Amino acid sequence: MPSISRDVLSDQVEEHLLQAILDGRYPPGSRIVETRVARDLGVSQAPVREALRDLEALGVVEITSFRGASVRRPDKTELLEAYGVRAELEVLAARLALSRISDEALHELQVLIDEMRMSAATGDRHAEALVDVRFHARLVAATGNGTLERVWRYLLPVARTYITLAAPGVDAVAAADLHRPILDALQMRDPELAAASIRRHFQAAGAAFEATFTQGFSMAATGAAASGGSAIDRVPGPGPAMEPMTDLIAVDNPGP
Amino acid sequence: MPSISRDVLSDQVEEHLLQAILDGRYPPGSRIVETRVARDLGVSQAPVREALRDLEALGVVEITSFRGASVRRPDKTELLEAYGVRAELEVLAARLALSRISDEALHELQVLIDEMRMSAATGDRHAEALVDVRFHARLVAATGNGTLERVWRYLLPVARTYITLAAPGVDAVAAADLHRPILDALQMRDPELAAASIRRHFQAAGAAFEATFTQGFSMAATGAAASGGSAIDRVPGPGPAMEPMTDLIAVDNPGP
DNA sequence: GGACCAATGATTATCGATTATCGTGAGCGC
DNA sequence: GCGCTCACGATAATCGATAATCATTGGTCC
Repeated sequence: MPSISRDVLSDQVEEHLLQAILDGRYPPGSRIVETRVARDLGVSQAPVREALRDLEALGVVEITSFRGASVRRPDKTELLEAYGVRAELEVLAARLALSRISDEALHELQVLIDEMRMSAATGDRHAEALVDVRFHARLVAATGNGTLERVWRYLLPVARTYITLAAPGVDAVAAADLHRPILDALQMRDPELAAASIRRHFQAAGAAFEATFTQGFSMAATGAAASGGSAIDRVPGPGPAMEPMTDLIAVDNPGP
Repeated sequence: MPSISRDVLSDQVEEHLLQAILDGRYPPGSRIVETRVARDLGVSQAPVREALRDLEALGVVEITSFRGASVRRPDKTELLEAYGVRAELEVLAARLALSRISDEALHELQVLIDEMRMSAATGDRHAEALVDVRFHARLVAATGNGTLERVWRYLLPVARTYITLAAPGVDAVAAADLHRPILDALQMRDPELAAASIRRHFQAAGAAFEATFTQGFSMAATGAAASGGSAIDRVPGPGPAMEPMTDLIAVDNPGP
Protein backbone atom coordinates (compact mmCIF):
# COMPACT_ATOMS: atom_id res chain seq x y z
CA MET A 1 0.00 0.00 0.00
CA PRO A 2 2.38 2.70 -1.17
CA SER A 3 0.08 5.50 -0.14
CA ILE A 4 -1.82 6.81 -3.11
CA SER A 5 -0.38 7.72 -6.46
CA ARG A 6 3.27 6.89 -6.02
CA ASP A 7 4.00 8.26 -9.46
CA VAL A 8 4.32 12.03 -9.71
CA LEU A 9 8.03 12.40 -10.04
CA SER A 10 8.23 15.49 -7.91
CA ASP A 11 6.96 13.55 -4.91
CA GLN A 12 9.59 10.90 -5.39
CA VAL A 13 12.26 13.55 -5.70
CA GLU A 14 10.96 15.24 -2.58
CA GLU A 15 11.11 12.03 -0.63
CA HIS A 16 14.60 11.34 -1.87
CA LEU A 17 15.84 14.79 -0.93
CA LEU A 18 14.19 14.68 2.48
CA GLN A 19 15.80 11.36 3.18
CA ALA A 20 19.15 12.67 2.01
CA ILE A 21 18.87 15.74 4.21
CA LEU A 22 17.86 13.79 7.27
CA ASP A 23 20.61 11.26 6.63
CA GLY A 24 23.11 14.07 6.70
CA ARG A 25 24.17 13.76 3.09
CA TYR A 26 23.11 17.38 2.83
CA PRO A 27 24.43 18.97 6.02
CA PRO A 28 22.64 22.01 7.40
CA GLY A 29 23.65 25.08 5.49
CA SER A 30 24.75 23.23 2.39
CA ARG A 31 23.33 24.28 -0.92
CA ILE A 32 21.15 22.09 -3.08
CA VAL A 33 21.62 22.81 -6.77
CA GLU A 34 18.57 22.05 -8.85
CA THR A 35 20.41 21.09 -12.00
CA ARG A 36 22.84 18.82 -10.23
CA VAL A 37 20.13 16.93 -8.37
CA ALA A 38 18.23 16.62 -11.64
CA ARG A 39 21.25 15.17 -13.37
CA ASP A 40 22.03 12.81 -10.51
CA LEU A 41 18.50 11.47 -10.41
CA GLY A 42 18.10 11.40 -14.16
CA VAL A 43 15.10 13.69 -14.21
CA SER A 44 14.40 17.16 -15.45
CA GLN A 45 14.85 20.34 -13.48
CA ALA A 46 11.13 20.94 -13.04
CA PRO A 47 10.27 18.15 -10.59
CA VAL A 48 13.36 18.93 -8.53
CA ARG A 49 12.27 22.51 -8.39
CA GLU A 50 8.82 21.60 -7.19
CA ALA A 51 10.19 19.22 -4.62
CA LEU A 52 12.36 21.98 -3.25
CA ARG A 53 9.39 24.32 -3.01
CA ASP A 54 7.50 21.71 -1.03
CA LEU A 55 10.47 21.17 1.23
CA GLU A 56 10.59 24.88 1.81
CA ALA A 57 6.96 24.80 2.88
CA LEU A 58 7.89 21.97 5.23
CA GLY A 59 10.53 24.21 6.69
CA VAL A 60 13.55 22.05 5.94
CA VAL A 61 15.12 24.13 3.20
CA GLU A 62 15.34 27.81 2.49
CA ILE A 63 14.96 29.30 -0.96
CA THR A 64 16.15 32.69 -2.12
CA SER A 65 15.37 34.16 -5.51
CA PHE A 66 18.02 33.46 -8.08
CA ARG A 67 20.25 32.05 -5.40
CA GLY A 68 18.78 28.66 -4.90
CA ALA A 69 17.99 26.39 -1.99
CA SER A 70 20.01 25.53 1.06
CA VAL A 71 19.32 23.27 4.01
CA ARG A 72 18.02 25.30 6.88
CA ARG A 73 20.36 25.39 9.79
CA PRO A 74 18.54 24.38 12.95
CA ASP A 75 18.36 27.43 15.11
CA LYS A 76 18.21 26.69 18.80
CA THR A 77 15.99 29.63 19.56
CA GLU A 78 13.56 28.78 16.84
CA LEU A 79 13.26 25.19 17.95
CA LEU A 80 12.55 26.20 21.52
CA GLU A 81 9.98 28.65 20.26
CA ALA A 82 8.38 25.90 18.26
CA TYR A 83 8.11 23.80 21.41
CA GLY A 84 6.29 26.60 23.14
CA VAL A 85 3.80 27.07 20.34
CA ARG A 86 3.29 23.34 19.96
CA ALA A 87 2.61 23.05 23.65
CA GLU A 88 -0.18 25.60 23.52
CA LEU A 89 -1.66 24.03 20.41
CA GLU A 90 -1.78 20.70 22.16
CA VAL A 91 -3.26 22.24 25.26
CA LEU A 92 -6.02 23.53 23.06
CA ALA A 93 -6.26 20.11 21.46
CA ALA A 94 -6.68 18.47 24.83
CA ARG A 95 -9.42 20.90 25.80
CA LEU A 96 -11.27 20.33 22.56
CA ALA A 97 -10.79 16.59 22.67
CA LEU A 98 -11.95 16.17 26.24
CA SER A 99 -15.62 16.48 25.49
CA ARG A 100 -15.67 14.09 22.60
CA ILE A 101 -12.80 11.67 22.85
CA SER A 102 -13.85 8.04 22.64
CA ASP A 103 -12.77 5.21 24.85
CA GLU A 104 -11.05 3.50 21.97
CA ALA A 105 -9.05 6.63 21.22
CA LEU A 106 -7.95 6.68 24.83
CA HIS A 107 -7.02 3.05 24.50
CA GLU A 108 -4.99 3.79 21.40
CA LEU A 109 -3.07 6.42 23.31
CA GLN A 110 -2.42 3.91 26.02
CA VAL A 111 -1.07 1.43 23.50
CA LEU A 112 1.19 4.08 22.04
CA ILE A 113 2.64 4.83 25.45
CA ASP A 114 3.31 1.13 25.92
CA GLU A 115 5.06 1.02 22.57
CA MET A 116 7.16 3.97 23.57
CA ARG A 117 8.23 2.28 26.75
CA MET A 118 9.13 -0.88 24.89
CA SER A 119 11.22 1.02 22.39
CA ALA A 120 12.86 2.89 25.22
CA ALA A 121 13.58 -0.31 27.07
CA THR A 122 15.31 -1.83 24.06
CA GLY A 123 17.24 1.35 23.51
CA ASP A 124 15.68 2.11 20.15
CA ARG A 125 15.38 5.85 20.53
CA HIS A 126 14.60 6.33 16.89
CA ALA A 127 11.51 4.13 17.10
CA GLU A 128 10.54 5.82 20.32
CA ALA A 129 10.65 9.22 18.68
CA LEU A 130 8.44 7.96 15.89
CA VAL A 131 5.85 6.65 18.31
CA ASP A 132 6.09 9.89 20.23
CA VAL A 133 5.03 11.78 17.14
CA ARG A 134 2.15 9.36 16.63
CA PHE A 135 0.96 9.87 20.19
CA HIS A 136 0.72 13.61 19.85
CA ALA A 137 -0.77 13.35 16.37
CA ARG A 138 -3.44 11.04 17.74
CA LEU A 139 -4.28 13.54 20.43
CA VAL A 140 -4.64 16.35 17.92
CA ALA A 141 -6.67 14.18 15.57
CA ALA A 142 -9.04 13.33 18.40
CA THR A 143 -10.29 16.88 18.40
CA GLY A 144 -11.88 16.45 14.98
CA ASN A 145 -10.66 19.97 14.30
CA GLY A 146 -9.12 19.87 10.86
CA THR A 147 -7.76 23.38 11.07
CA LEU A 148 -5.97 22.73 14.31
CA GLU A 149 -4.54 19.59 12.81
CA ARG A 150 -3.33 21.48 9.77
CA VAL A 151 -1.59 24.12 11.85
CA TRP A 152 -0.10 21.50 14.10
CA ARG A 153 1.29 19.58 11.16
CA TYR A 154 2.68 22.76 9.74
CA LEU A 155 4.71 23.23 12.86
CA LEU A 156 5.69 19.61 13.17
CA PRO A 157 8.74 19.45 10.91
CA VAL A 158 10.48 22.21 12.79
CA ALA A 159 9.68 20.80 16.18
CA ARG A 160 10.44 17.28 15.10
CA THR A 161 13.41 17.28 12.80
CA TYR A 162 15.92 17.40 15.56
CA ILE A 163 14.41 15.28 18.21
CA THR A 164 15.61 15.47 21.73
CA LEU A 165 14.92 11.88 22.50
CA ALA A 166 18.07 10.65 20.89
CA ALA A 167 20.20 12.70 23.22
CA PRO A 168 22.56 10.43 25.09
CA GLY A 169 21.96 12.03 28.45
CA VAL A 170 18.20 11.65 28.48
CA ASP A 171 16.44 8.85 30.25
CA ALA A 172 14.35 7.37 27.45
CA VAL A 173 12.01 5.46 29.74
CA ALA A 174 11.31 8.55 31.77
CA ALA A 175 10.54 10.42 28.58
CA ALA A 176 7.98 7.81 27.66
CA ASP A 177 6.42 7.97 31.10
CA LEU A 178 6.05 11.70 30.69
CA HIS A 179 3.05 10.95 28.51
CA ARG A 180 1.17 9.08 31.15
CA PRO A 181 -0.04 12.12 33.12
CA ILE A 182 -1.50 13.51 29.91
CA LEU A 183 -3.46 10.36 29.28
CA ASP A 184 -4.54 10.21 32.92
CA ALA A 185 -5.88 13.73 32.74
CA LEU A 186 -7.76 12.92 29.57
CA GLN A 187 -9.32 9.88 31.16
CA MET A 188 -10.35 11.94 34.16
CA ARG A 189 -11.71 14.59 31.80
CA ASP A 190 -9.83 17.23 33.71
CA PRO A 191 -8.89 20.09 31.37
CA GLU A 192 -6.67 21.96 33.81
CA LEU A 193 -4.74 18.85 34.71
CA ALA A 194 -4.33 17.98 31.05
CA ALA A 195 -3.05 21.46 30.27
CA ALA A 196 -0.57 21.31 33.12
CA SER A 197 0.64 17.87 32.08
CA ILE A 198 1.18 18.91 28.51
CA ARG A 199 3.03 22.04 29.48
CA ARG A 200 5.22 20.07 31.82
CA HIS A 201 5.91 17.55 29.08
CA PHE A 202 7.10 20.19 26.68
CA GLN A 203 9.11 21.99 29.31
CA ALA A 204 10.95 18.79 30.01
CA ALA A 205 11.47 18.12 26.33
CA GLY A 206 12.70 21.65 25.78
CA ALA A 207 15.13 21.41 28.66
CA ALA A 208 16.44 18.10 27.37
CA PHE A 209 16.85 19.55 23.94
CA GLU A 210 18.67 22.55 25.24
CA ALA A 211 21.14 20.32 27.02
CA THR A 212 21.65 18.26 23.88
CA PHE A 213 22.14 21.27 21.73
CA THR A 214 24.71 23.04 23.82
CA GLN A 215 26.44 19.77 24.44
CA GLY A 216 26.49 17.75 21.27
CA PHE A 217 26.10 20.54 18.78
CA SER A 218 28.46 23.20 19.92
CA MET A 219 31.25 20.71 19.43
CA ALA A 220 30.24 20.09 15.84
CA ALA A 221 29.85 23.81 15.43
CA THR A 222 33.44 24.37 16.41
CA GLY A 223 34.65 22.20 13.60
CA ALA A 224 35.25 18.86 15.28
CA ALA A 225 32.87 17.18 12.89
CA ALA A 226 33.93 13.72 11.86
CA SER A 227 31.26 12.79 9.39
CA GLY A 228 30.97 9.18 8.41
CA GLY A 229 28.47 9.48 5.60
CA SER A 230 29.50 10.40 2.10
CA ALA A 231 29.03 14.13 2.04
CA ILE A 232 27.76 15.17 -1.34
CA ASP A 233 28.17 18.85 -1.00
CA ARG A 234 30.11 20.57 1.67
CA VAL A 235 29.06 24.01 2.75
CA PRO A 236 31.74 26.46 1.69
CA GLY A 237 30.28 29.43 3.56
CA PRO A 238 31.38 30.93 6.84
CA GLY A 239 31.77 28.46 9.63
CA PRO A 240 32.64 24.80 9.21
CA ALA A 241 30.17 22.17 8.14
CA MET A 242 28.02 20.73 10.87
CA GLU A 243 27.92 17.10 11.68
CA PRO A 244 25.22 15.11 9.93
CA MET A 245 22.26 14.49 12.13
CA THR A 246 21.93 10.79 11.61
CA ASP A 247 20.23 9.08 14.53
CA LEU A 248 19.29 12.39 15.96
CA ILE A 249 16.29 12.47 13.78
CA ALA A 250 12.86 11.04 13.48
CA VAL A 251 11.81 10.43 9.92
CA ASP A 252 8.25 9.90 8.91
CA ASN A 253 6.07 10.70 6.00
CA PRO A 254 4.16 13.93 6.36
CA GLY A 255 2.01 12.74 3.49
CA PRO A 256 -1.72 13.46 3.13
CA MET B 1 8.90 51.18 -2.55
CA PRO B 2 7.53 48.16 -4.37
CA SER B 3 8.64 45.76 -1.64
CA ILE B 4 11.76 43.96 -2.77
CA SER B 5 12.40 42.32 -6.10
CA ARG B 6 9.22 43.04 -7.98
CA ASP B 7 10.40 40.83 -10.81
CA VAL B 8 10.06 37.07 -10.36
CA LEU B 9 7.19 36.42 -12.67
CA SER B 10 5.66 33.75 -10.51
CA ASP B 11 5.15 36.24 -7.69
CA GLN B 12 3.34 38.59 -10.00
CA VAL B 13 1.15 35.78 -11.23
CA GLU B 14 0.44 34.74 -7.67
CA GLU B 15 -0.59 38.24 -6.73
CA HIS B 16 -2.78 38.50 -9.78
CA LEU B 17 -4.52 35.21 -9.07
CA LEU B 18 -5.01 36.01 -5.40
CA GLN B 19 -6.54 39.34 -6.32
CA ALA B 20 -8.78 37.66 -8.88
CA ILE B 21 -9.93 35.06 -6.39
CA LEU B 22 -10.65 37.59 -3.68
CA ASP B 23 -12.46 39.77 -6.20
CA GLY B 24 -14.74 36.92 -7.01
CA ARG B 25 -13.61 36.54 -10.58
CA TYR B 26 -12.80 32.99 -9.58
CA PRO B 27 -15.75 31.93 -7.44
CA PRO B 28 -15.19 29.31 -4.77
CA GLY B 29 -15.14 25.88 -6.32
CA SER B 30 -14.26 27.06 -9.79
CA ARG B 31 -11.34 25.51 -11.52
CA ILE B 32 -8.18 27.38 -12.44
CA VAL B 33 -6.59 25.97 -15.57
CA GLU B 34 -2.85 26.47 -15.73
CA THR B 35 -2.62 26.72 -19.47
CA ARG B 36 -5.47 29.16 -19.80
CA VAL B 37 -4.12 31.51 -17.14
CA ALA B 38 -0.74 31.30 -18.81
CA ARG B 39 -2.24 32.24 -22.16
CA ASP B 40 -4.33 35.05 -20.68
CA LEU B 41 -1.38 36.58 -18.90
CA GLY B 42 1.00 36.02 -21.75
CA VAL B 43 3.42 33.93 -19.73
CA SER B 44 4.50 30.35 -19.73
CA GLN B 45 2.91 27.56 -17.77
CA ALA B 46 5.74 27.27 -15.26
CA PRO B 47 5.23 30.50 -13.29
CA VAL B 48 1.49 29.90 -13.17
CA ARG B 49 2.12 26.47 -11.82
CA GLU B 50 4.39 27.78 -9.11
CA ALA B 51 1.95 30.50 -8.18
CA LEU B 52 -0.77 27.90 -7.77
CA ARG B 53 1.44 25.80 -5.54
CA ASP B 54 2.07 28.81 -3.34
CA LEU B 55 -1.61 29.60 -3.20
CA GLU B 56 -2.25 26.05 -2.16
CA ALA B 57 0.20 26.46 0.70
CA LEU B 58 -1.70 29.60 1.65
CA GLY B 59 -4.85 27.55 1.79
CA VAL B 60 -6.60 29.47 -0.96
CA VAL B 61 -6.72 26.84 -3.66
CA GLU B 62 -6.77 23.08 -3.70
CA ILE B 63 -4.66 21.00 -6.05
CA THR B 64 -5.19 17.40 -7.05
CA SER B 65 -2.74 15.40 -9.09
CA PHE B 66 -3.47 15.46 -12.78
CA ARG B 67 -6.75 17.20 -12.13
CA GLY B 68 -5.62 20.73 -11.50
CA ALA B 69 -6.42 23.51 -9.09
CA SER B 70 -9.72 24.82 -7.86
CA VAL B 71 -10.62 27.62 -5.47
CA ARG B 72 -11.25 26.25 -2.04
CA ARG B 73 -14.82 26.62 -0.96
CA PRO B 74 -15.00 28.43 2.35
CA ASP B 75 -16.31 25.95 4.82
CA LYS B 76 -18.18 27.48 7.71
CA THR B 77 -16.93 24.92 10.18
CA GLU B 78 -13.36 25.33 9.11
CA LEU B 79 -13.50 29.09 9.41
CA LEU B 80 -14.92 28.91 12.90
CA GLU B 81 -12.24 26.40 13.79
CA ALA B 82 -9.64 28.80 12.48
CA TYR B 83 -11.01 31.49 14.77
CA GLY B 84 -10.61 29.21 17.74
CA VAL B 85 -7.04 28.36 16.92
CA ARG B 86 -6.17 31.95 16.15
CA ALA B 87 -7.62 33.02 19.48
CA GLU B 88 -5.37 30.66 21.39
CA LEU B 89 -2.33 31.67 19.36
CA GLU B 90 -2.99 35.28 20.22
CA VAL B 91 -3.55 34.47 23.86
CA LEU B 92 -0.11 32.94 23.82
CA ALA B 93 1.16 35.98 21.98
CA ALA B 94 -0.23 38.29 24.62
CA ARG B 95 1.38 36.28 27.39
CA LEU B 96 4.73 36.30 25.65
CA ALA B 97 4.49 39.95 24.74
CA LEU B 98 3.53 41.14 28.21
CA SER B 99 6.98 40.90 29.68
CA ARG B 100 8.75 42.67 26.88
CA ILE B 101 6.37 44.92 25.03
CA SER B 102 7.59 48.48 24.72
CA ASP B 103 5.64 51.65 25.35
CA GLU B 104 5.87 52.63 21.73
CA ALA B 105 4.43 49.31 20.66
CA LEU B 106 1.53 49.91 22.99
CA HIS B 107 1.15 53.33 21.50
CA GLU B 108 1.11 51.85 18.00
CA LEU B 109 -1.69 49.55 19.03
CA GLN B 110 -3.57 52.51 20.40
CA VAL B 111 -3.16 54.35 17.10
CA LEU B 112 -4.40 51.33 15.20
CA ILE B 113 -7.53 51.19 17.33
CA ASP B 114 -8.12 54.85 16.61
CA GLU B 115 -7.74 54.19 12.91
CA MET B 116 -10.22 51.37 13.15
CA ARG B 117 -12.74 53.61 14.82
CA MET B 118 -12.29 56.27 12.20
CA SER B 119 -12.79 53.79 9.38
CA ALA B 120 -15.82 52.42 11.16
CA ALA B 121 -17.26 55.89 11.62
CA THR B 122 -16.94 56.68 7.94
CA GLY B 123 -18.46 53.34 7.05
CA ASP B 124 -15.35 52.01 5.33
CA ARG B 125 -15.54 48.47 6.55
CA HIS B 126 -12.92 47.31 4.12
CA ALA B 127 -10.34 49.70 5.53
CA GLU B 128 -11.37 48.74 9.04
CA ALA B 129 -10.77 45.08 8.29
CA LEU B 130 -7.32 45.90 6.98
CA VAL B 131 -6.40 47.80 10.12
CA ASP B 132 -7.85 45.00 12.20
CA VAL B 133 -5.39 42.60 10.63
CA ARG B 134 -2.56 45.03 11.31
CA PHE B 135 -3.55 45.31 14.96
CA HIS B 136 -3.39 41.59 15.54
CA ALA B 137 -0.23 41.27 13.48
CA ARG B 138 1.39 43.95 15.61
CA LEU B 139 0.47 42.10 18.76
CA VAL B 140 1.97 38.87 17.46
CA ALA B 141 5.08 40.66 16.24
CA ALA B 142 5.54 42.19 19.67
CA THR B 143 6.39 38.78 21.05
CA GLY B 144 9.61 38.63 19.08
CA ASN B 145 8.77 34.99 18.56
CA GLY B 146 9.38 34.32 14.89
CA THR B 147 7.92 30.84 15.00
CA LEU B 148 4.68 32.01 16.52
CA GLU B 149 4.49 34.70 13.91
CA ARG B 150 5.05 32.19 11.16
CA VAL B 151 2.30 29.90 12.40
CA TRP B 152 -0.04 32.82 12.89
CA ARG B 153 0.53 34.04 9.36
CA TYR B 154 -0.01 30.56 8.07
CA LEU B 155 -3.47 30.58 9.55
CA LEU B 156 -4.24 34.12 8.52
CA PRO B 157 -5.51 33.64 4.96
CA VAL B 158 -8.14 31.18 6.08
CA ALA B 159 -9.25 33.26 9.01
CA ARG B 160 -9.12 36.47 7.03
CA THR B 161 -10.33 35.77 3.55
CA TYR B 162 -13.94 36.04 4.56
CA ILE B 163 -13.96 38.77 7.08
CA THR B 164 -16.91 39.25 9.34
CA LEU B 165 -16.55 42.96 9.61
CA ALA B 166 -18.24 43.63 6.32
CA ALA B 167 -21.40 41.95 7.46
CA PRO B 168 -24.26 44.43 7.23
CA GLY B 169 -25.73 43.58 10.60
CA VAL B 170 -22.59 44.18 12.64
CA ASP B 171 -21.90 47.38 14.46
CA ALA B 172 -18.53 48.40 13.05
CA VAL B 173 -17.72 50.85 15.81
CA ALA B 174 -18.46 48.27 18.45
CA ALA B 175 -16.18 45.85 16.66
CA ALA B 176 -13.38 48.38 16.79
CA ASP B 177 -13.97 49.01 20.47
CA LEU B 178 -13.66 45.31 21.09
CA HIS B 179 -9.92 45.78 20.80
CA ARG B 180 -9.68 48.26 23.61
CA PRO B 181 -9.94 45.73 26.47
CA ILE B 182 -7.06 43.82 24.93
CA LEU B 183 -4.88 46.90 24.88
CA ASP B 184 -5.95 47.84 28.39
CA ALA B 185 -4.96 44.44 29.69
CA LEU B 186 -1.61 44.71 27.96
CA GLN B 187 -1.00 48.09 29.52
CA MET B 188 -1.90 46.73 32.92
CA ARG B 189 0.40 43.75 32.31
CA ASP B 190 -2.39 41.43 33.32
CA PRO B 191 -2.05 38.11 31.47
CA GLU B 192 -5.34 36.64 32.61
CA LEU B 193 -7.27 39.73 31.67
CA ALA B 194 -5.57 39.85 28.30
CA ALA B 195 -6.40 36.23 27.64
CA ALA B 196 -10.02 36.77 28.58
CA SER B 197 -10.26 39.87 26.39
CA ILE B 198 -8.82 38.11 23.39
CA ARG B 199 -11.07 35.12 23.78
CA ARG B 200 -14.07 37.37 24.10
CA HIS B 201 -12.98 39.25 21.00
CA PHE B 202 -12.84 36.13 18.91
CA GLN B 203 -16.05 34.76 20.29
CA ALA B 204 -17.79 37.92 19.22
CA ALA B 205 -16.15 37.81 15.81
CA GLY B 206 -17.10 34.19 15.39
CA ALA B 207 -20.69 34.85 16.34
CA ALA B 208 -20.89 37.75 13.92
CA PHE B 209 -19.43 35.62 11.19
CA GLU B 210 -21.84 32.81 11.86
CA ALA B 211 -24.75 35.20 11.52
CA THR B 212 -23.34 36.54 8.27
CA PHE B 213 -22.74 33.13 6.87
CA THR B 214 -26.14 31.62 7.54
CA GLN B 215 -27.76 34.82 6.39
CA GLY B 216 -25.92 36.01 3.31
CA PHE B 217 -24.37 32.78 2.19
CA SER B 218 -27.02 30.13 2.46
CA MET B 219 -28.98 32.14 -0.05
CA ALA B 220 -26.11 32.11 -2.47
CA ALA B 221 -25.65 28.45 -1.75
CA THR B 222 -29.18 27.73 -2.86
CA GLY B 223 -28.56 29.21 -6.24
CA ALA B 224 -29.85 32.75 -5.90
CA ALA B 225 -26.48 34.16 -6.83
CA ALA B 226 -26.70 37.40 -8.74
CA SER B 227 -23.10 38.07 -9.51
CA GLY B 228 -22.16 41.53 -10.58
CA GLY B 229 -18.53 41.00 -11.50
CA SER B 230 -17.46 39.51 -14.78
CA ALA B 231 -17.19 35.86 -13.97
CA ILE B 232 -14.36 34.38 -15.95
CA ASP B 233 -14.96 30.78 -15.26
CA ARG B 234 -18.15 29.39 -13.88
CA VAL B 235 -17.99 26.26 -11.84
CA PRO B 236 -19.63 23.46 -13.77
CA GLY B 237 -19.52 20.91 -10.95
CA PRO B 238 -22.31 19.86 -8.63
CA GLY B 239 -24.07 22.71 -6.92
CA PRO B 240 -24.52 26.18 -8.30
CA ALA B 241 -21.82 28.81 -8.31
CA MET B 242 -21.49 30.90 -5.20
CA GLU B 243 -21.68 34.60 -5.13
CA PRO B 244 -18.38 36.42 -5.46
CA MET B 245 -17.06 37.74 -2.21
CA THR B 246 -16.41 41.28 -3.24
CA ASP B 247 -16.50 43.68 -0.33
CA LEU B 248 -16.66 40.83 2.07
CA ILE B 249 -12.97 40.55 1.96
CA ALA B 250 -9.88 42.13 3.32
CA VAL B 251 -7.00 42.07 0.91
CA ASP B 252 -3.47 42.61 1.97
CA ASN B 253 -0.08 41.39 1.02
CA PRO B 254 0.98 38.31 2.88
CA GLY B 255 4.51 39.10 1.69
CA PRO B 256 7.79 37.80 3.18
C1' DG C 1 47.59 49.35 -2.12
C1' DG C 2 42.64 49.91 -2.44
C1' DA C 3 38.31 50.71 -4.68
C1' DC C 4 35.60 50.56 -8.66
C1' DC C 5 34.18 48.03 -12.93
C1' DA C 6 33.58 44.72 -16.60
C1' DA C 7 33.79 40.05 -18.10
C1' DT C 8 32.81 35.38 -16.70
C1' DG C 9 31.02 31.27 -14.77
C1' DA C 10 27.41 29.21 -12.21
C1' DT C 11 22.65 28.76 -11.27
C1' DT C 12 17.94 29.96 -11.25
C1' DA C 13 13.75 31.49 -13.80
C1' DT C 14 11.19 31.00 -17.81
C1' DC C 15 9.85 29.20 -22.14
C1' DG C 16 7.78 26.11 -25.81
C1' DA C 17 6.95 21.46 -26.80
C1' DT C 18 6.16 16.64 -25.55
C1' DT C 19 4.33 13.01 -22.76
C1' DA C 20 1.36 10.90 -19.23
C1' DT C 21 -2.96 10.78 -16.94
C1' DC C 22 -7.75 11.48 -16.12
C1' DG C 23 -12.68 11.99 -17.17
C1' DT C 24 -16.09 11.22 -20.58
C1' DG C 25 -18.90 9.61 -23.98
C1' DA C 26 -19.62 6.70 -28.04
C1' DG C 27 -19.85 2.16 -29.41
C1' DC C 28 -20.57 -2.77 -28.39
C1' DG C 29 -21.87 -7.06 -26.34
C1' DC C 30 -25.32 -9.02 -23.17
C1' DG D 1 -31.97 -0.96 -21.75
C1' DC D 2 -27.53 -1.86 -19.01
C1' DG D 3 -22.92 -2.39 -18.06
C1' DC D 4 -18.37 -2.57 -20.01
C1' DT D 5 -14.48 -1.26 -23.08
C1' DC D 6 -11.99 1.81 -25.52
C1' DA D 7 -10.88 5.87 -28.13
C1' DC D 8 -10.77 10.93 -27.55
C1' DG D 9 -10.34 15.51 -25.71
C1' DA D 10 -8.65 18.22 -22.00
C1' DT D 11 -5.15 19.13 -18.86
C1' DA D 12 -1.41 18.47 -15.75
C1' DA D 13 3.41 16.72 -15.48
C1' DT D 14 7.74 16.54 -17.49
C1' DC D 15 11.33 17.64 -20.58
C1' DG D 16 15.25 20.14 -23.01
C1' DA D 17 16.77 24.57 -24.06
C1' DT D 18 17.16 29.62 -23.49
C1' DA D 19 17.16 33.97 -20.99
C1' DA D 20 17.90 36.45 -16.72
C1' DT D 21 20.35 37.10 -12.64
C1' DC D 22 23.87 36.86 -9.22
C1' DA D 23 28.50 36.28 -7.14
C1' DT D 24 33.13 36.41 -8.28
C1' DT D 25 37.34 37.17 -10.32
C1' DG D 26 40.61 39.65 -12.51
C1' DG D 27 42.05 43.93 -14.19
C1' DT D 28 42.40 48.98 -14.27
C1' DC D 29 42.59 53.52 -12.47
C1' DC D 30 43.43 56.66 -8.70
